[in-house]
Amino acid sequence: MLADLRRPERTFTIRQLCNEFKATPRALRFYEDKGLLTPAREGLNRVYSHKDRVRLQLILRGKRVGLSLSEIRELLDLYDENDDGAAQMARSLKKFRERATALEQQREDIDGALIELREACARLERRLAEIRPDLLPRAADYDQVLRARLDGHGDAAMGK
Amino acid sequence: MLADLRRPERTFTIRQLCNEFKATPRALRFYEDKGLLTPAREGLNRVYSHKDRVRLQLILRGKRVGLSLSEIRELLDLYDENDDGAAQMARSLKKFRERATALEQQREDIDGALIELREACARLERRLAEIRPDLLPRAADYDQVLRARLDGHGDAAMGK
DNA sequence: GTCAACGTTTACGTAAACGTCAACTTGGCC
DNA sequence: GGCCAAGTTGACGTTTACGTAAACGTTGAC
Repeated sequence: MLADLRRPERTFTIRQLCNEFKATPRALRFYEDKGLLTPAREGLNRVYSHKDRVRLQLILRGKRVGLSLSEIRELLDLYDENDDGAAQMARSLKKFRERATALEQQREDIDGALIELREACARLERRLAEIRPDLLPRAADYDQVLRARLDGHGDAAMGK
Repeated sequence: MLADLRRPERTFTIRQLCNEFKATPRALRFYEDKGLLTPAREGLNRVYSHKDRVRLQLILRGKRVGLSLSEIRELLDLYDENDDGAAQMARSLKKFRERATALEQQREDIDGALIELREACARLERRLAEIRPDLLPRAADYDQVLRARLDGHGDAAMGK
């Protein structure tokens, strides 16, 4: 089976790739419309080659890390231009690093928002405890999650 | 001047607030359209009170953190309500906690993306080092970007 | 022979957060 | 009385990444 997937002459239907990567036909056609994929045709039907499959993998990876489709297409275009591939790799590396710094900034912003939200929650909890303790929603497990994050620098466990 | 800004009876034109917070009139009217701001009127012209200014600050802070306008409006509505009864406070608290868990999920997604990005970067760096070490982007540029962010944008997002 | 299940194209819908006209009114200044 | 600057209200345009029909063609099963 795996050997089958690797066989270069193997081709794929749109549905096969959709199933494999949990995408929709509409999405693949959209990527084609945007110039990110250019599958062959058998009559009207699209026929995806092994290379197309790799490109789709790259597209989805780019999406997972937050690149726009146009950014992804730029990278893929460079990949096509140079047989060398070194220039494209350098460009990709730069893009990836930029994206990483952007994501780190986003995470800092989120952390700031979480701090403020926790302060607000704490204020409300104190006042509620004074005035109407019976209305206080249970907070035990919630606080545990918070504390785990603050201490352990909660790591790994990729988001599926 | 600062004393002037703090004087509760002080009012502001749309242009003044736009200049102060680097926003556009279109944006403020849009926020009003969405129910986030409700300035008074002097004839046709909008007149922003001290409270409106505070609300605008909260709006922009929420935006910097990546909240949508509708989410911001919910928070503002809750801020307004929570002076009242204990029931309102309990509802606010619940909303805040929901918001916090959503933000934590976002952060996990970002962490996952960062892991994948760093793996991709590492692969590219290794291959590039083998093939064309001269094309390897120096970490210096990257660090400069980081430093620029830390200095220039020392933006205690949630100062409160 | 016909139904279901896939495939195709074309094309409009969506949501967010405004930008960008257009067409007007208002106030101040000279 | 003429004009500019700044305000106002619509209303349509933009971008991203598809979803959602509509209307049609092809193939295999029964």
